[in-house]
Amino acid sequence: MVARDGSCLIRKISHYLDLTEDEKRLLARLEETSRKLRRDEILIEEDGELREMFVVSEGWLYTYTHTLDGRRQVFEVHFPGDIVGASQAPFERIGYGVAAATEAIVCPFPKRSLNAIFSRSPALTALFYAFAVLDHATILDRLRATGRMGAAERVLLVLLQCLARLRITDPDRQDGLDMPLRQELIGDMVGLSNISVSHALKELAQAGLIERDARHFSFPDLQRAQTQIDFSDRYYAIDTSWFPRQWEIA
Amino acid sequence: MVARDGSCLIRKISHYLDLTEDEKRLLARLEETSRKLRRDEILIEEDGELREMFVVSEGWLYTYTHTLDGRRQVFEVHFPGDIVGASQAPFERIGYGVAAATEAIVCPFPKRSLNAIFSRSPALTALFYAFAVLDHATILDRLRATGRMGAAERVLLVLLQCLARLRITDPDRQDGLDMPLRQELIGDMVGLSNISVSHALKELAQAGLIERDARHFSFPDLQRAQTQIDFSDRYYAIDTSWFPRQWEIA
DNA sequence: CGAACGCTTGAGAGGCATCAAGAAACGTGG
DNA sequence: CCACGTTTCTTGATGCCTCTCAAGCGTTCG
Repeated sequence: MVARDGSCLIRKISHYLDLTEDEKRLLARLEETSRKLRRDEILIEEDGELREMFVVSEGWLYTYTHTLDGRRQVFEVHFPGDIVGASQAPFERIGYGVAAATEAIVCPFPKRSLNAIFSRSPALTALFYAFAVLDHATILDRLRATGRMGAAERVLLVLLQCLARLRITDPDRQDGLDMPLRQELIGDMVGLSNISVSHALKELAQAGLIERDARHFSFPDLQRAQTQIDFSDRYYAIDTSWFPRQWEIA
Repeated sequence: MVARDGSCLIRKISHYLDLTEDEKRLLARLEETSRKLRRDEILIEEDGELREMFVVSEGWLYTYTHTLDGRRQVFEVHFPGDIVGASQAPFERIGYGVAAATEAIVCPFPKRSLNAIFSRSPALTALFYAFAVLDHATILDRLRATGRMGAAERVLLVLLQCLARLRITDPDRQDGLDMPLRQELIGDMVGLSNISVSHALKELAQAGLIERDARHFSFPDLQRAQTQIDFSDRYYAIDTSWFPRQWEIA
């Protein structure tokens, strides 16, 4: 059981919304049990059924699929506070695999717990919807980069997206991050080989857009890096003013 | 005013859900006014605000964005019965442009009309959520193709996605479609130039995967075409069994 | 019928993939 | 704390795929 104060889920949500006690209870119920994952351990098989969903408590996970000829595409990276499977709730079969990018701890919960939230908290329903839209926008940005940008720009996008997402649950964070993702995985996010990623990182460093020290990446001029690829931080501000606080009865 | 019986929106939704009279009324309200669009006319500017949303009544639209160096990425194609802007509801700024791919008729409605639906019909809320997830899956499929597949396979995906979507509102449709999209636009959906699209279509025809007659495309062996790129029709069946029919009050 | 538009075809260039080998980092066990 | 094996990253050589540029062809519509 994860201590309620330490919950990344509640921390992430509180960044956008003042929670009622009832809502906190509903959310805490999602993190009652936990499971440890080794690095590279598969949490959901690619062709598996989706019986339960997971709150990410520690570590990074990723959603992926393979093509027929064995190449891999990585769709999303899941950070602490994310709910894995939320965007597949309407379907029995997910069609994508989920695995641990680092050692990780996840909290499994049954689908119906999410239903309980959907039917009791309009504000959380709206927020989860907003999260889904944000994740969607992240994918669109990556599609644009994959389809229409060069290798260096694509890699830079991945780095900036990770940083932007980490800042939600860790607002004091400076302009740097420890990147636990292998270069091969970064490449699989934007349609590149591991070799091109290595090359792109070298290029970005030479251009002064990033600085590297082992696993640690920092941005000497974050503004310039963002401008370079027309990046916008979609996570930071959500317009919550339209959120309903309670249902109307027809 | 579009006749209620002729509404593509209601036809699309009825494919998944039995609507109550109240729900039909709520939906009909979205199509009270209409506006005609010329081909290539811009409906929403790329940097514009999102004040209203639109039901597509006739014709095809598309959502797009540009990169700094002037290249274009097309994200979604909107068919009759779709709601343009639904997936951007939570945000003031959309960041993407919307334009008409063919002559088209759209029905504008204010954001708050959608809110009225969200707060009064749990089933429609769930369905719109499911639609958003489907659109998301469509994008993921295209990201996978763009990142990890060759030109011919990417173009084939676009064709199959269009066919699958058209079948929702037109179940009698055979294995063919009239494709009004320019090759340049098809290319912009999967990161190709118009020239590569032309080349890919020739290749697909030679491989016997498609047949062409001017604008009309057909699939002599749809099954084989789908297997070729590991395509799955995500639109056809949605699991609606979990949809709530009314809200619980906390 | 003519002009505009979109599609096709060809030639050459560039970017990224693949293959291969070496270097660095990491982890494990002594 | 060091030695060794494994994993990950880097660097180089070669080839293929898709891009760009350019010209010709076909269709459509005024």
